[in-house]
Amino acid sequence: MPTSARPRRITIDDVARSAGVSRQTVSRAVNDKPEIDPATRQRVLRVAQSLGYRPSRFARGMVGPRLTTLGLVIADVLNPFFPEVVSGVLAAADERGWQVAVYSTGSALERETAVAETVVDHVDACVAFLLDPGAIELIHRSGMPFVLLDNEHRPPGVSGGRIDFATGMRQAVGHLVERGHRRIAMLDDRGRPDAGGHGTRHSLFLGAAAGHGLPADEGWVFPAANSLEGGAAAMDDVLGSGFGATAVLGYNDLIAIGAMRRARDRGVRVPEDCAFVGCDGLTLSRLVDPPLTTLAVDKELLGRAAVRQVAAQMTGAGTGETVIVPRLVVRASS
Amino acid sequence: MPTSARPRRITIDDVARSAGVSRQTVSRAVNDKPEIDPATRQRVLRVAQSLGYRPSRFARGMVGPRLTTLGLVIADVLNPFFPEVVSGVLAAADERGWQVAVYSTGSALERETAVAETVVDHVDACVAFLLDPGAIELIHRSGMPFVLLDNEHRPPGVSGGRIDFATGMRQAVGHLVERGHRRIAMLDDRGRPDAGGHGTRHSLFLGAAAGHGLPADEGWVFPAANSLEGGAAAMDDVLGSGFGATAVLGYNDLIAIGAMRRARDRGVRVPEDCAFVGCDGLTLSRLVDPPLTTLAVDKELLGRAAVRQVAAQMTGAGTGETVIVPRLVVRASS
DNA sequence: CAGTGCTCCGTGAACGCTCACGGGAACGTT
DNA sequence: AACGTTCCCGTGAGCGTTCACGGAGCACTG
Repeated sequence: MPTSARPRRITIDDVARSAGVSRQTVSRAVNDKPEIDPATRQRVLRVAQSLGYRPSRFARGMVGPRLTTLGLVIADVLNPFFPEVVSGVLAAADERGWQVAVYSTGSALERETAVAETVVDHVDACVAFLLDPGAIELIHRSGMPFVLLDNEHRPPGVSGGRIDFATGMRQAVGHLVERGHRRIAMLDDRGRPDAGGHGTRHSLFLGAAAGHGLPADEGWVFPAANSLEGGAAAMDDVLGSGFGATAVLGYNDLIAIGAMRRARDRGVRVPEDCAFVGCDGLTLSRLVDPPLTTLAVDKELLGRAAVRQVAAQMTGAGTGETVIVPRLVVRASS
Repeated sequence: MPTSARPRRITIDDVARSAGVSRQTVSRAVNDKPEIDPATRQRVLRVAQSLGYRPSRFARGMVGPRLTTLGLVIADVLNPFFPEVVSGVLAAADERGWQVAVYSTGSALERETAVAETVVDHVDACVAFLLDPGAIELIHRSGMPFVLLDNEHRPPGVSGGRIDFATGMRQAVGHLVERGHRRIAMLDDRGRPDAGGHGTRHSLFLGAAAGHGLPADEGWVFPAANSLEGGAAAMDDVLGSGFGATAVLGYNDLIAIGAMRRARDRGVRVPEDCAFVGCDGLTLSRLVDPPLTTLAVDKELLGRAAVRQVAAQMTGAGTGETVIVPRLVVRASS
């Protein structure tokens, strides 16, 4: 029967006092240590329960072996690309007894700095999909183990994981050319600040097209928001531009699927009138109609590899880079 | 030039000593406090950086305002149902300045206890999809704020969030009956330990069918593993059973979609020969062919509501229950 | 010149817990 | 009877940080 609300935390000493024993005995009871009388243990446990005692994570962490928390920064859980990465990270972290705190920037570039600031003093290591150089620098400077994913402009000294879309684009474009296509539109993600820069899918596409003897230039690239709707809108642009595309290559599956659906809605036959190819190899791409040809990447592996690299940095190893090679999966859309 | 590797952590005192100032001054420099000379701040910061100093989260948490970490336990990130819930939880937690640690049981009942044990002493509050009574009891007994989601067998004293499938099933079955269907097969999730129990979709389906004058019994229910493949396999059972279903209702969209695809592959026309209805209203359900009729539930809201309840418990409020009513979205599959 | 204010910095204490150690009681052993 | 063991339990110290206080130095005022 408490007389009034008190905000003060209930400590191990409160329990000790109330049970008529010492701190240490309470600790023994709570932590299942052997050197304690079973009867005492029960009594102490009962008192602890009735007082609502919960040991402080922080005080525990101060003394015992510290729990490491891995921060995972993604753009958006709702983007089906990320859950698979998360799955890999979760599994690999679990194997090491780590905890994973997930942060989402909501695909908003301007939020990245804020998220980075939070991450910096709430976790021990970080795996992140980040684009803003300021945010990246912030985490890097904090000195914590850090792996940056899917970013071609990685500052020196930070580890990374990337997907070899140079090889991938060659495969994809080669496949399309083989099928007789000569005019290929690429739907680029307009949200990325590095649009068109070196190593991006955008420039890699142009390079691969040129490599196959196609007169590709910037006019072949159409910007799209990174979503189904974005792909659909971009498809309207392609169709309205008079470009005369017989094939469309999406920055990712989401954009490609959005575009493909819009095309069909507008009476375009797939793949007879226009073929579609995506990137990422989402489960989703297999389920749509027609099933989408795509550059499949092992996203779970990407996550696992990132954790592995973080672990390496913790043991003093230097920085490194993991490269994942996509695999072209040909389906009915092309 | 360090002489040898030493595992000891670099503390604020190391920095203080090395910079020739006191702890407090280092603290001021690191935390951007005003009462410090800018020149001193720079010098201290430089020393800290060169020593690789990183403040201890635990020591900080001990004294300052404590960061609260919310544990979120889900069955599987790869199941597209969960990312939307996660999204809601992340957003609501962020508004409160909380951190979210995600745990996945991998849909393995036997792992739930282990996860619960971890959760209990690594987080301050918990939102969970859990089925094993032992795991649930473990978390409940720890005394931390706790919200259990999507479980009809919630122990007294724990808050919960559930979906009103009683209403939902009435809508879904009503819709099917209206379309003239008289033999409806239900594909139940065989993975749940409460299969067929009170309040489950299974029994709710039978009740709704009876309510619409259908002679439904256990023979109308076919068990399925909770996945696309599980739905497909169950569809084989339905087709081979001679049950003569003209409509199939899935435990969720995943199962329904798997079944629908298998049916089409075997020459069944949808919806002419057989109609399909799912539950959950995944984004995916809109994308498949034909688009799936489904009982849409606001999963993001479910997550937000759960966090709200956790917050309420923290301020001393009692336990409660959130109920989310699904909405029937009719599409081309029925 | 004493008094007042401001800027910058250092010292003790406290946060809540576990570890290492030591001690008393009860029992058995020589 | 003296000693060694085992079983419980308590005491001091320390983990790394921030907060509340106090004090030194300097400039500016009356």
